[in-house]
Amino acid sequence: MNMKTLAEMLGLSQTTVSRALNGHSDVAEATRRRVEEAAVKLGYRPNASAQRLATGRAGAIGLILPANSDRLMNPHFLEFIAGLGTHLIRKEFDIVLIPVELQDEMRAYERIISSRQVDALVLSMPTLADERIPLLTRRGMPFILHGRTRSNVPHAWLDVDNEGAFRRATRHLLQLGHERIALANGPAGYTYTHHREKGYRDALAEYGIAPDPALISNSDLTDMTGYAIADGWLSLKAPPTAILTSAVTMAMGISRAIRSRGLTLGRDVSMVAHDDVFPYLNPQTMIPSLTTTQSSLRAAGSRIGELLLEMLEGRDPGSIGELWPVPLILGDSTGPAPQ
Amino acid sequence: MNMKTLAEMLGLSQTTVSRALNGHSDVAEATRRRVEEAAVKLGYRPNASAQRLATGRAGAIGLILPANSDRLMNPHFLEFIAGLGTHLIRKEFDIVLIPVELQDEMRAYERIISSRQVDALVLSMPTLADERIPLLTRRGMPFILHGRTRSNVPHAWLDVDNEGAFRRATRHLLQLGHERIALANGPAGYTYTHHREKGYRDALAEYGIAPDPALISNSDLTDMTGYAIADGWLSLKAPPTAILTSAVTMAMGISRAIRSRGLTLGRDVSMVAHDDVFPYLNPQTMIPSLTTTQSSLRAAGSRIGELLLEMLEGRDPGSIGELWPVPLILGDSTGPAPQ
DNA sequence: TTCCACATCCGAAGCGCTTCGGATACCTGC
DNA sequence: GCAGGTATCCGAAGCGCTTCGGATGTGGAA
Repeated sequence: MNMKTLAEMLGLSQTTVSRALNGHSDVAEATRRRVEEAAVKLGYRPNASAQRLATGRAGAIGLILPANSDRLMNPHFLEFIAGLGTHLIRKEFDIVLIPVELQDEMRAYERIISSRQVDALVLSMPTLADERIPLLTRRGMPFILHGRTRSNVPHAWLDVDNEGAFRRATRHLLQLGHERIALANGPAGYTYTHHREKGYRDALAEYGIAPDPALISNSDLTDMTGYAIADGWLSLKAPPTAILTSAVTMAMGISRAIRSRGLTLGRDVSMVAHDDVFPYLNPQTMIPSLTTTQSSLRAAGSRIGELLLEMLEGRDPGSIGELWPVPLILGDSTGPAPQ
Repeated sequence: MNMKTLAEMLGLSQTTVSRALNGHSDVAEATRRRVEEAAVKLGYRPNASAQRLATGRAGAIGLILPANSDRLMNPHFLEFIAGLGTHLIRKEFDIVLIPVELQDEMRAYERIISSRQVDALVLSMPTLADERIPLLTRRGMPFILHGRTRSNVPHAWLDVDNEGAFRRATRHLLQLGHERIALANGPAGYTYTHHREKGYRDALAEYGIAPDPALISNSDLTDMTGYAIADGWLSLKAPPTAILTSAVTMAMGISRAIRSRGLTLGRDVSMVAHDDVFPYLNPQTMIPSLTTTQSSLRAAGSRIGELLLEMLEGRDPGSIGELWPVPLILGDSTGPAPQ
């Protein structure tokens, strides 16, 4: 069943049927109703590809995946996608997952732009000097950045206040009397990693404490690396009395390392973790409950979906920029520094 | 840059360019190379919508999401999608996520079929008498079922041996001397839930034990419900000495309930959990390590992606049917029944 | 030399939709 | 009774690609 035969059955032109279905004003109300009813009854649905070809709109937004296939689908990414879906999917927008090899990243972007496969892109994990922003801007491909970068080109972005969050978390530990505070951060190079380290350093500086490079690590945010790193720190002559970490998954490994040395989390060692709010990992119900800096990846994804739709309806990307505050939620994993 | 101008620049017809790019045999090797080089140099990429319209192939496979928006994207689903992605994405197949309201589910399927938005569907969470199978078969929409159903229509499917897994797990507990064994299963109505309960009942029957309805629960597979259910069981006059559960997330809640009553997992209460293998939740590293029946959702998704591609290349769906064995992996969460 | 198979290329029709630029009929007000 | 406005409808030309059914030229067999 295509539009042509539908039109024939109704004794109308294809033009009229098309305009009726798309809600144009130059078709009589009675006709529109007749067309709509027939469409429902006969199970007519426009062919998506034809519609896209004719309108030039792809009806899809793209999400670039760093295609290092192992980490291709890590829980953080998936959680973000889940959020993105909530709005887009209702507007019949597809989400196209586009894997990109890191070596020829820029070429991949060129390809995506010229295939017109998507109407807009979501960029994740920006670096401080991200070269994708000028490229996409120059080529006129709409996009929204999840995170921030140093760039003078106006563009749409949404980020959480990582710097403020880690500053506050570090201060909290300092106020409890901790002086050797370690930071288990994400991979180096990304803006969020940089911001978190900056917040941490700033707070230390306020208290006149020089950061110890041995207590700062950059790695993947997994349980396993969390264990390994914490185990290393706890075997130092002067082990840290508190640990700051960038992910709850990592916190699980860290707390295992603490326990396996016969130490108690929240008494012998304190910990604050950044919580991206996974529905299946609730740090509040862990034992002991975790002190966290909390920001929902899913909520960010959802909002980005909304903003994307606004952009495609004409909103100026330069007017879009949101910095979300990150609350510090106290749990039992932080306590006074041991004497 | 479209194919027409590319052809003009090369002094060739559009036909030849198309056939060169698509690897047809009736174009000279030298010409093909010339075309390919020009395409790369000029950054030409075929327009996806046009290609789809012309070929009638959507280049996408659909995944129906039960659109109860809260659980729309639960970790099990996401993990499955991650697997599905690994193969499809390399073949330039999009994954289109299609949310469906439960009340008018069948209508939604009709819509998807007639819009020709996808080349094939993946069906999840089948019930025993799943009406989607006859519908899709009748309408000629290719699909593959993740799970099983009672149906005499030949169709493609892939499932894990839930029944065997739970039979073996229950036997293991029985051999350790447990007699009051509880089952925290998934929502009623689904085939996998049914199979798991059947395996459990069969093993009990082998040992001449009548199942106690009070010790069988059906619910969502979350941490929170796990806690609530286990807490209820442990407050019975005759509490179970062992618990079987359908998910690691649930096991986390259950083990919290056990601990919060001052009991020890693996000594006072034993537990076996079904592990869908989330990369961020490793039951082997939990304390104590969990005894699990293990099957990777991601691996299943990945294989289904492969099979889907084979089907679209002509393989008979009736010839596709895989039942995966599920190993029982011993950990420290199961021990002899207390006297 | 003639015929035919083979390799290589091309014209034009179509995939199913949208939309520009009218066409038609009817209704105002003068 | 007529010009101009308004409400409805339609023909036909695309959108960018694939593919059917030839057309052309070459070399070897007869």
